[in-house]
Amino acid sequence: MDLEMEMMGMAMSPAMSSATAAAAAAASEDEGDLRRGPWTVEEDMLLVDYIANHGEGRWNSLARCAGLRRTGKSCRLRWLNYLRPDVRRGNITADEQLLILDLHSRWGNRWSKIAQYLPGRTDNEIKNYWRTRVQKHAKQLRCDVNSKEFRDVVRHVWMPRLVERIQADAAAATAGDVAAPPAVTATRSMSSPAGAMYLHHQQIPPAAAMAPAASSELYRHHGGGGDTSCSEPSQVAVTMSPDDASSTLRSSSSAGGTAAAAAENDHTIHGDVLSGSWSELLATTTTAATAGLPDFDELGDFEDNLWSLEDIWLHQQC
DNA sequence: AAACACCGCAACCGCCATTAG
DNA sequence: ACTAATGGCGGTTGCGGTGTT
Repeated sequence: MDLEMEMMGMAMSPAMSSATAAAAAAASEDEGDLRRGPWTVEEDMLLVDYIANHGEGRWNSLARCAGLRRTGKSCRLRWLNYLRPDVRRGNITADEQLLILDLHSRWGNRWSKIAQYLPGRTDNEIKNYWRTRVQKHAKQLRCDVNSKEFRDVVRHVWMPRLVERIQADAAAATAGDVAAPPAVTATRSMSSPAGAMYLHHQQIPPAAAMAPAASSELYRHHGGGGDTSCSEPSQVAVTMSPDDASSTLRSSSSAGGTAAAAAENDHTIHGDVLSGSWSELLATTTTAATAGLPDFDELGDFEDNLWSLEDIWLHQQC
C-alpha cells in the first residue's frame, strides 16, 4: 500500500478536513493526559508506522509506546475502522446489501459476525448502514424495524427485488460479453469481494453451487462453518456497479416478468424509497413482484426470522 | 444568503468475555 | 480461585456536510 497516498486521503477525509476539529483536538490536549475526538494526520501516521514495525495488539501499551495520547481502545478502533490497509470504503453494493439483509435475518445485530462475510467492511460501517438506511425504510413504512411486518417486507419485497436487480445487471453485463463462460453466467458471477467470497470456487457446477450443502462447504472454507448453532448465509449472486439501497429499491423494472409486474406498482414504489404502509406494500407485491416466491410461512423449516436467499433465488428461476 | 432540519459517519461509552499474573 | 488488564462488541452520541425553506 502506498502509505503516503493513504495519508493524503486521510487528510482529505471529512474529519480531518475540518480546521475546527483540529482546533478542538488541540484544545483537548490541555484537558488531560488522554486526547479524544477526531484523529489528526500526525496521530494516524504514528499509529500506522508503529503497527507496521511492531504489529498490532496490546493496544494500551501500543498507544504509550507509539507516543499516542490515546486510549488503547481508541487506537484499536481507529486502526480497525479506518487505517487498516484492507478496509473498504464507499457505497454498499447490492450484493453486500443482500448479504447484510440475509445475515441480519439470521443473526440479528451481530455486526462483527456479519462483517466477517463482507471483506473489507467493518462492523461499524455495517451497523451504520443498518441504522441509517434500513431503519429509515422501516420508518417510512411506518413499522418497527424489528417487527414481523418489516421482516416480511424485507424478505418478500426488498430482497427479491435486489436479486432481480442483480440478475438484470448481470444479464446486461454478459450480453455485452459474449466470451463469458456459460457456467459463470448461470451461476451469477460476483464482482465484489463479498460476492467473491461465496464464489471463491468458481468451478463448481451451477446446480451444486446452489445446493445448501455446497454453500455450506463454501462457508466452511471461510471459517464460517464452526458455528453450528447458526444457519449459514446464502450464496448470492452479483455482478453490478456500486449503488445505494435506495436506488436498488427503485430498481428492477427491467428484470423480467416479475419485475415488470413490480414496476406497475408505481404507487408502492416510486422514486427511491418504499412508500405507503407495510401492509399496502405487501398486499400489492405479494401478488405481483413476488409471484413465484415460496410461501415462507408454510415451508415449515424456517423459524420466524429465518429464511434463505437460496429459496428466493430458486423460486425466481422457476 | 441565511437559517434550519436532516443525514451519514467517526468516535466514544459501557458492558461482557477472555487472558494473564 | 481470584483479580486486574485487555480485547471485543453493540449501542449511542456528536459533529460536519448537505439539502430545503
